[in-house]
Amino acid sequence: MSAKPFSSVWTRERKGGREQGLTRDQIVRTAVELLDAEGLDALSMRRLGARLGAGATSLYWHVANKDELLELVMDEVYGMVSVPDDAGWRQAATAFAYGLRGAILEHPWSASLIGTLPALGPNALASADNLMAAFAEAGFGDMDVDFAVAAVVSFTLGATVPEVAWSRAAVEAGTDHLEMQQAIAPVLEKLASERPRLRERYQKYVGKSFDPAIVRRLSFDFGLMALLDGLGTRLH
Amino acid sequence: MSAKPFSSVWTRERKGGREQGLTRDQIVRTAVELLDAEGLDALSMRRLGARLGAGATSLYWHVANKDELLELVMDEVYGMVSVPDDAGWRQAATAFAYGLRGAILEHPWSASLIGTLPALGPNALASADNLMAAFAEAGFGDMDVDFAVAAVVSFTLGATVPEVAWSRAAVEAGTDHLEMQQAIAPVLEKLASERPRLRERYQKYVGKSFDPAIVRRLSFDFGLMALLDGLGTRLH
DNA sequence: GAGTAGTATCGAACACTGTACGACTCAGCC
DNA sequence: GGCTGAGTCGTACAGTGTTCGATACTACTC
Repeated sequence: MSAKPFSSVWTRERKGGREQGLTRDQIVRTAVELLDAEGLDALSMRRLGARLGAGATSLYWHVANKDELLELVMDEVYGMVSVPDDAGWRQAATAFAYGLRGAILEHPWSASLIGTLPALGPNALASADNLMAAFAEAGFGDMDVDFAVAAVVSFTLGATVPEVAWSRAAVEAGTDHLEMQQAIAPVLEKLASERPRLRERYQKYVGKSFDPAIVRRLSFDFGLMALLDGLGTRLH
Repeated sequence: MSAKPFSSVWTRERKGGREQGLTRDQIVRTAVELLDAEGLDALSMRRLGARLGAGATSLYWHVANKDELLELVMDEVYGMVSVPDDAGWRQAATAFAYGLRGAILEHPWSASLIGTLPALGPNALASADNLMAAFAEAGFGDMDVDFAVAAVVSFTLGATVPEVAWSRAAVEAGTDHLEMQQAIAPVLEKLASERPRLRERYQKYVGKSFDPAIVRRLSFDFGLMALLDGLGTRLH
């Protein structure tokens, strides 16, 4: 039984010191750079240290372990989404959803971390708070504010995270989406005898050269609008 | 530039052979057992081999690499959700959503994999196909079927994946949710001066000893019903 | 100025990881 | 008997996160 209470960067008291040389902020910034440039697998303490001109183990003075570092970089992503004030709940939610989606797509490594680390950094909390303010203002009930915001966040994450998995696979393979379609075709063919509908739907796309990025965006918009409509009916 | 085309267990031709001794199915089954028992970090090729009474490198005959193994176990999770036939689109979607949520919650390690691997295993495709059938039958338009199904999947994943991150943190810490609330309190207090609403909302929960699992389920149901309502208005 | 406490950095070492490679056994077939 | 391919495995390599103790440098007290 591992009985260490519950620990996160955010629940620890931060070490206050001279703040010269290496800085936690600087470490986090450089980590984000490294992640953006080379992806999640490329982030090791040794490589990050090297990029900072420091030894790997020096980082452990500023950060308890790698998980804490990841919590920090993750909150950096949440910090990139902004919610407009005084704009109405629908517009606030739309801006938030597109903002979060954009932030994750721009930093694809973040998709792999969402299922791993709970999000309770200041930026994540601030965004949620802003969105809740808009919903409360609009007249949503006490519990409904929490639930509605959770629904918007859920849909956005759930739409974006697997999207990243796909586009990363494509990028790593270095193939464009047409080659990818061809690579996937045999997989579908194998199932086609039992599931004719699957092949049928697939061939709807295969001829035309739709840009899958655009299709995904359409799909995102469709789902988001539907969700917001459904939330709207709960306003009264 | 890494120019290897695009590869996945599902796009490779499977090695056909004698199928004695170790089996791919057996490997996958045992991997799921190990994951369920000890979590994602505990799954190493060496440990999995040991549990099978085999050498670690023997596994590489049946599986190209660890990622492929993870694709296989992931599809096993998708295989646990069933969609009823002839039940109406709403009921089908609800059953699917609760089924997928249940499967992920029962196998929490799967949450960490969703953002990493694209889901194109037979089980994942079959579930999606079933759901699309129900939506098509109900009269959703051509593109709308795809979009609506994607929305339901998105919401379900997005609601469940972060949920797992929370409950895992609680389990690993070995603390119940009351202790967890106390651990988080100082984090909120630090932001409270700038964000009074945050503290206020938090204190709504802190007194009563709500079971967070029940609250999350309520939240899930609220969001799902709202989304389905919104989709319903697009039927005509 | 000397001494000391705390901040910060680092090298070496430990126990692991995924996996490439080559050697090996063994069943089935000519 | 000889051959082929399936299947298994030990060894080795390059890398990982993290612990520990030694070391430096700064700021402050006596």
